Amino acid sequence: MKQNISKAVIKRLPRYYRYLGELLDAGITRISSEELSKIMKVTASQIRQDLNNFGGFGHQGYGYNVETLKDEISVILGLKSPHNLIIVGGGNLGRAIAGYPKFGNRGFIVKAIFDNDKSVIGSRVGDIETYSVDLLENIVPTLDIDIAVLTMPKEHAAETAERLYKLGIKAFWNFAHTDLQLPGDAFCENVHLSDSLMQLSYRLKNSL
Amino acid sequence: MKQNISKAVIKRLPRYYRYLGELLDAGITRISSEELSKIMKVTASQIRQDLNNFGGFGHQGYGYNVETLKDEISVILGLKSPHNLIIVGGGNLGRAIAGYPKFGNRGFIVKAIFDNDKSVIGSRVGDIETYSVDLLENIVPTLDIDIAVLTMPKEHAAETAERLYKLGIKAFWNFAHTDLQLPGDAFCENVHLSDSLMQLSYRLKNSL
DNA sequence: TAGATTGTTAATCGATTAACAATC
DNA sequence: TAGATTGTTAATCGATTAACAATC
Repeated sequence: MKQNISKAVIKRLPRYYRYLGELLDAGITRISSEELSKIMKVTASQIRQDLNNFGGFGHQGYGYNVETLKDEISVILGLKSPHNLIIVGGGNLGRAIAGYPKFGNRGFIVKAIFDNDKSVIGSRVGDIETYSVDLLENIVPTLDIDIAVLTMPKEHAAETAERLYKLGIKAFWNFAHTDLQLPGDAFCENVHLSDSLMQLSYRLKNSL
Repeated sequence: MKQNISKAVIKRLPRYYRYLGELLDAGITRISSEELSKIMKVTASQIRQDLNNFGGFGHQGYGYNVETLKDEISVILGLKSPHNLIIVGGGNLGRAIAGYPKFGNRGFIVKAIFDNDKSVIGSRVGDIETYSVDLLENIVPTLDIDIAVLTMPKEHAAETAERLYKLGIKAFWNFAHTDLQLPGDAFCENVHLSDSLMQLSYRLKNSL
């Protein structure tokens, strides 16, 4: 397996995973890069190039076994073992994520929600409890947390990320509208919803 | 203004807009591409190239006026006039978006929520009402809607998008976990949350 | 004016696509 | 075997960075 897989390739992997799941559900057991390229509207060349960053999963003259390929991609994406998450920011968005059943199915387990608002502390989403953010240092070390979901207002994001980093959390899923500066061994996936909405606005304006 | 602005450039515009807003709040009135590049961790060259797709907003020997530049970008992004949205899918995510005050401040006005679940029909988020999705054809034409936010389960996304397209909606903000096939004059910005989470999982796995 | 900094052209880098020998 | 399709190298395309003349 090559080093330095480009970010563009990683970004496409979940999409392959999704389409392969749909093919599998539809009872399709094998597929060529050519057929898949038509369904996914990318080039067959790109599919083969992307996959061969990780190994030769195909068979000449046959194509790819759908189930095997999906499984290989799930290994690559680290979906084989579960991940424990906490959500910091118990507002609407945080609670929406906490209550999203699909994540649980894929092995992303929300262990706790934290907030600083007394009106939500103590409430639950399903069986996930909401704690005071003051208790981060007490509770997080007991939960074996991999990933912190940041859904608090941007003003608190940097400080909270730093506290969580000190508790050993290296992976941040950041919904706060700010770019975090993290130490070199930590990393962050940003979901800036308003950036996405503005891109849509741009396209709307320029489509007339 | 050039034609065919690349998608990579458009994607960066909201980030420029955000940083310029922060600079303005901090009382900074002018900035050079060099200074901005240090703050944003991109190259000065890229900033100048990006902006010059839309016009010469800078002044030699001076740099850029922060307020003017922010304003120009808001024009480019189409943020000067308000946009009316509907949300189809009144679950946690849809209600989180409906209740997010920042969008309203930027001129994105949620006019109505639609759902097919009787237990949420009739409820409100702030003063936004939730209607039966059966009433789309009756209500949407009365609201001058620009953008439809799709937060329903993926099974209903394609059919709903088609109904909305027939009602004249061309812009879709899609949170459903599927890729929509839309007519050529319609377009869609996807927010696939689980794709983003899987990328984080990949990085976690490969960071050890 | 002299210094600073843009706008823009040219050079480089990286990602995508095409082509085809290898091989199932 | 013959046909199909991969894995991989080479060619192309597009995006980023560097350089510098123009000019405020």
